[in-house]
Amino acid sequence: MTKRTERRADALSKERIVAAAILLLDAEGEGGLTFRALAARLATGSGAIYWHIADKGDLLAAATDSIITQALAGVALDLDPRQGIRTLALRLFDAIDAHPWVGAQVSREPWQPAMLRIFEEIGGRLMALGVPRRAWFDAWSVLVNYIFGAAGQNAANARLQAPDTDRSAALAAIAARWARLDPVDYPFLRQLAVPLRDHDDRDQFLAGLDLILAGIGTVR
Amino acid sequence: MTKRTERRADALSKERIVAAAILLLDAEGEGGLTFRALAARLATGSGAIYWHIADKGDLLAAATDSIITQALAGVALDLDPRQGIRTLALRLFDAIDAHPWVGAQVSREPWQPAMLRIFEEIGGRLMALGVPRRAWFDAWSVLVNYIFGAAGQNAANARLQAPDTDRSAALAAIAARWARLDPVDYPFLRQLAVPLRDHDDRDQFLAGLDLILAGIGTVR
DNA sequence: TATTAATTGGAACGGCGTTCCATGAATGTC
DNA sequence: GACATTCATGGAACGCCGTTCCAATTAATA
Repeated sequence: MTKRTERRADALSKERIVAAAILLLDAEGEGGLTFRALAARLATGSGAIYWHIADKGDLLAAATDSIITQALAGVALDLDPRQGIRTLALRLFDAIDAHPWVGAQVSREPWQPAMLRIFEEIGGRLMALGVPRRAWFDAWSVLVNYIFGAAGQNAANARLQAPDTDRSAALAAIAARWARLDPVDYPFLRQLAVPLRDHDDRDQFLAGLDLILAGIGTVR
Repeated sequence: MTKRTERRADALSKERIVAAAILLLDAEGEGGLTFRALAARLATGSGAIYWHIADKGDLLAAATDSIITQALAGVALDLDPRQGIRTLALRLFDAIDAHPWVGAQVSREPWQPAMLRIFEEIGGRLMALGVPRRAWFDAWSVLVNYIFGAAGQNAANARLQAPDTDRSAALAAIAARWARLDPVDYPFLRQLAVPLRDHDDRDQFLAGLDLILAGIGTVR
């Protein structure tokens, strides 16, 4: 079973198909990935693609795995465990922000190898933090849920907007609506209008993570 | 502009269409909602449905809003603000668990009226808890992200499994795999196998929420 | 060289969301 | 009461999707 020589100059392979799929997903969004568009981009037919991948779910899983793996590749994670968790979380957040379609996919494949590595990296740092053993599962689970949940919702928000519209303008519009809410029915949300308008998604994600880490720190 | 009399004994209306859509979604999952199936169930044609709703997105949004609104209807929320947040969060978790397709939808309509009410209810309790004003936005955002993120991922996990398979058996299988991981590469996850197998999703969701509330409590 | 197995690419299938339109029932006008 | 108009219906048709099928082509093997 020796290595096969190429059949075309640019032979098809799962890797090349996945790479083309990622380009398509990034350029056109989730709806842009079709087998016809993919076949056109690869200058082949849809049947040839099916020789290398099982179905569209397989393709999306491979594309997601590729992004997640890249996002974590070659990271020299911080020595301080708390900072290490922040770095890891931020890498995932940025990766999902850059490829919003990943946000919808990650939750569909929680037991992939790349996910296992992330789970372990987080857990290892919890141990290093001195979290008591009985709290390991709770602490791990709240972190994982927050990181992927918040990153996923951030991506969903990004996907809502037309690709060319201005994010800060859209945010300002929502903030303006909140500022005009009935003060009797919505005393709190009115107060939130200004910070909503001015916030940065990354900083906000980290602020939430820090609150969770503070909560984990209270367990003794 | 008087109330129109019915044209059929069981006149179509957005409400009836949405109710039928929810039945279909619950029975068959997200893929089960098609205009043909819906038209058959309502004994009409697809064109008639489009007279009442704009498109499939509109239908899913209305169905989601209906579930969320029901989940919160007539709740006498606790007097204790911390317990109030837990009750609210658990209601949302249970609603999304009972209708997993909602999990994928909520993040697509974060500015709907039902969502605004939830946001305000959470915020009001943060104020009652005595959280300092400068921490309001951070505390609110971490709670909202966690509640919807974790509930959504729980629902995604539920959607992964064939409708008839046993949840605890699937969980035990994953736990068994974790227990067999290389102790050098995965020292933490190996330890998590047992709690993963034995955990209850609702309890775990609440444990995470409590850690976050503890973290919010550290802000003075 | 002859045979076999690995790949390719495009045609075809059934199902989807959506649009179009002919039909009919209720309402408003005289 | 007759007629025009608006509201509502339901089914046919369109274009696109994921997927399957298969004849044709190329590399590997005997």
